[in-house]
Amino acid sequence: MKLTTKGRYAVLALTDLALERDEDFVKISHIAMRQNISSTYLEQILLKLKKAGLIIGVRGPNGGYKLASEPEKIMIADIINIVEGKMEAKGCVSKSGSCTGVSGRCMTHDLWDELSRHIELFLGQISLRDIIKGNVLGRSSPPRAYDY
Amino acid sequence: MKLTTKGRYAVLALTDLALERDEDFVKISHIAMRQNISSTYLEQILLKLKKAGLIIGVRGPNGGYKLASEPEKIMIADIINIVEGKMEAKGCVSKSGSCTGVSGRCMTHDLWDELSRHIELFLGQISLRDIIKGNVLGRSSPPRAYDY
DNA sequence: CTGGTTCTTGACAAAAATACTCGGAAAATA
DNA sequence: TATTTTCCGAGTATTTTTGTCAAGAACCAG
Repeated sequence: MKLTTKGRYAVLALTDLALERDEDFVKISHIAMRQNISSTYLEQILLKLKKAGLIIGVRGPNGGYKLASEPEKIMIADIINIVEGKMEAKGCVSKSGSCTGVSGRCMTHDLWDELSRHIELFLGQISLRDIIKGNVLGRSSPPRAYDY
Repeated sequence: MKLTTKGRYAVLALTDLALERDEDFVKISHIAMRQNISSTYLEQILLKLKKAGLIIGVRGPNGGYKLASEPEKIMIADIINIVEGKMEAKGCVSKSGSCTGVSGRCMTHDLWDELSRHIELFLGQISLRDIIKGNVLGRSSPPRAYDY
């Protein structure tokens, strides 16, 4: 899974929006200032989120952005997936398309595959509401042991 | 967490070593050929793993590398941590050192912190033996629900 | 001891990805 | 119409990744 500043800024910005829900629309510049992010950079990020339908944007004076749905319905995995292209599940696909090893399917294929699933499962369970309520810590659980 | 080809090559190479345990020492060039990796690049990677004590290197004719311990004792998290510098747990630390938001500690801090822990926990549970035995699939489990 | 093999080290470079910036157009408000 | 704000496409700078290269040191076989 890819996780760059883009993804972190996106989550940060939407968290900000979730907190300022009383205001009708929040301006990019305000979020940028509060979270200390370049506002022109944040523009592109919010635009993607808007195109994906996660937030609503309105132009002109008194315009800005607001969440399209309740904070508890917006999951972190969704946000990340939109902003950083789709998770590249495999991790063993080379440019040519298939695994690199001598055998068609490299031995570590399953590992990266499962790791992606694991991360997606984790972030898919956490909502914006969890973040603003602080219900995040202590959610990690060890993986299931292999059944012999 | 960072995951580049370096980390994937490292796991791939060690998996290769785990499979060729009958041979005393395996040459870089052989691993590189079998796994289709640049051998000069693989050199740097194996060097790090050797310095960290995960593998043993011997020079001269009939030289090469071999695992320093049993495949079931070498965990994927260890490999990745060595090859890609230490996992940068926070995700919200800027160059200046602290979180970027107006408050000293950004709201998403806990999230990235927990995500790192989650990944490390997952990869810390899987050994090289699991990979060569194919005991990887289906290990993901959903995170614990928050207790109200 | 000699020659070949292999690791060791560090500097360097091409390529890709990331992290932004910029200029203008469109829409809404007043 | 003038101002404010999002929308949009393109362009650029910086950093990271992904290697390459060359010289050297240790080692082993004969």
